[in-house]
Amino acid sequence: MSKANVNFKKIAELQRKLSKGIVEKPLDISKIKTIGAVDVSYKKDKARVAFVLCSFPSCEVLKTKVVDTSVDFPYVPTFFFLRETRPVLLALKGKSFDVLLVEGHGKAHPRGYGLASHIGLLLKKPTIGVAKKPLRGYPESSLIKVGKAYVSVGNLIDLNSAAKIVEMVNENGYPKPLKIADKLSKGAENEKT
DNA sequence: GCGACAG
DNA sequence: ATCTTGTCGC
Repeated sequence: MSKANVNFKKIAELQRKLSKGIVEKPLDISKIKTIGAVDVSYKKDKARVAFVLCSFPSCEVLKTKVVDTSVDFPYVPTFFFLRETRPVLLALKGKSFDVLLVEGHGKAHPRGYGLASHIGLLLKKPTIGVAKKPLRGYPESSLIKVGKAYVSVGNLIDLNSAAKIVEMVNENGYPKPLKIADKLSKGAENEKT
């Protein structure tokens, strides 16, 4: 896959279509026992993906995984999922969690379909989009700021539940699981289950 | 060159 | 995200 071979117009259409499949509903927080987080770091054309599983709401690290892979697509704003979906799924393979924090937006996207939503639809699991900056042109009321994090619905959750969960694992303005995943993706050497 | 949007 | 010196602010 290369940028030149992609019809962004078509991909944009696909995003609008897939966004209709996002299931937005309250998530029973009292039933959440584990929360996962994924983040990716880059070095030239190589990506290092980190997955972290934490207890909830205590937020103790239960498991971590770091995997290296290649990236085949450049970063294009609002088409971020084309770049990170494969690497992220690779790291999540075989893993389980009650809810997942994804570094990137969910519905807070011009076409209502960011990376967090895509991962959530593919895995059919509750996902929450968490980003450091908002994207221009996101739907009104699709975003809520928790500390320094911009939170939005990925899939199988609603904005209130998502915000509440992020608040519960907040650490100095950003969700702790993602901080750990970020650090691991940049530092750790390799896989560890 | 100008403007500039997730990572 | 990543590349990077010095500088500002708590």
